[in-house]
Amino acid sequence: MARAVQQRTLKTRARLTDAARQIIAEYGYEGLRIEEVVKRAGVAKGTFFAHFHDKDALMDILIGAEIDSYLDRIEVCSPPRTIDDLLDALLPLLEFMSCERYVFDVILRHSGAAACDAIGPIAETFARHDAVVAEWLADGPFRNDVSPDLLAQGIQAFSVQSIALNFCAINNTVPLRTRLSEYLTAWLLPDSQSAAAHSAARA
Amino acid sequence: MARAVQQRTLKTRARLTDAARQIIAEYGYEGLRIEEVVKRAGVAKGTFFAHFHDKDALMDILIGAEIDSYLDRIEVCSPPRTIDDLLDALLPLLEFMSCERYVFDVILRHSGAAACDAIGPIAETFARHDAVVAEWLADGPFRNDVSPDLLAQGIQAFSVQSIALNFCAINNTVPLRTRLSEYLTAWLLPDSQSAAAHSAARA
DNA sequence: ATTAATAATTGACCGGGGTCATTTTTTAAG
DNA sequence: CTTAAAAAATGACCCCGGTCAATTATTAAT
Repeated sequence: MARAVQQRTLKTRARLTDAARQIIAEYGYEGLRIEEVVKRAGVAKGTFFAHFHDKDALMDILIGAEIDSYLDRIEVCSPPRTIDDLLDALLPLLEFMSCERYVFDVILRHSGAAACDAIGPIAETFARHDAVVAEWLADGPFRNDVSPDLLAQGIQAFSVQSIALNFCAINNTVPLRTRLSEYLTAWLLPDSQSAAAHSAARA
Repeated sequence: MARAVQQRTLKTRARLTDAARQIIAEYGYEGLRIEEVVKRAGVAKGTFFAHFHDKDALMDILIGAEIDSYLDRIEVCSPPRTIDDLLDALLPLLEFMSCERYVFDVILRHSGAAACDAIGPIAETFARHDAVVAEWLADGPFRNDVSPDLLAQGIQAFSVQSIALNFCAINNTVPLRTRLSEYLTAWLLPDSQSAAAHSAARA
């Protein structure tokens, strides 16, 4: 029969994640060293790897939790009626995702291209993001010739693309919001766009 | 005055990249170790880092060259008239990009989110991809309410998204081509879409 | 040729992630 | 209690990317 989880286990795990969060607050995600984590937690190095498969797994958990807290705030918004509303809702999350290059890399690695057998925390947040956005888009003022879920997936694709381009020195003259706005208008309002473009061409 | 590049330099560099290509042929990109590269090239470890900034820079060059060879073939295609034509042209490249998780990770790191100060080989290929596809889409049978370049960028975003999702065990029941086809139909043919693609995807 | 300046190479060394045989602690059974 | 099995923790060790002061090779000028 399987034994219950020991109190000790939970305590050690908590000490490790607490230490990690503390280090991140001081040095950023990029600056985290496992040796420093175990030192502050007062355990041996091997103990860390008994609790987390590797460094990435810890990052997955910590960054996933952070993304979740942004999604909590996004979830309670009323469905956006315009692209600008949508951007207002999503941008805080996207800014966190691009707070550090390392963070964005970790997110990319875990978002869909998850090496792990089971789905991890960050991958979960992507699914949740899809669900929240798809809910918004059902019966909204945007195109409805394709499923809301497909639209939500497209929003994710364009969000990631926008962040990636903005990390590049050559492309980051355009603010994230502006770039994403252009993508989302073309994606969510293909009709109104042509009208706008046409009238612009006429003028 | 700046001195000319020594013959020795070119020779050493060639020996290093040759060794690297050989190792990749045997063990894959993931299996490449710098120690093995320098051993086969018959030079010291430090020499490698005098020629390449780091391991990623070598990968950037090798993978970038590979992508370029796919683009060479893509470039000579006649502009696609249908989504299927487009997929036929692009899929070989996308399959290379997803041949190894590690390769896809390297590509993502270098595509736009380039840490490097200057633009690297892989980032160049992304720009080239954009240019080729934008050229195709100008005056094509697809939507023309937005610029061809924006359409090309969207194709890239959806390509990356499709590959990422396909690496995830949970999502890879849908073939890459099928998934991308759905995205591209919605992106490039927002009008015709409504009835056709939706019922097709369900079937 | 000699020499001074520059370029290329070397390999011992370091940092930090990850492993694993061994030891210590906890738990359940007699 | 005692004890045997399971769980948790330990830290010396390995792997491998990356560094750098010292050495060797090349070039240009006299």
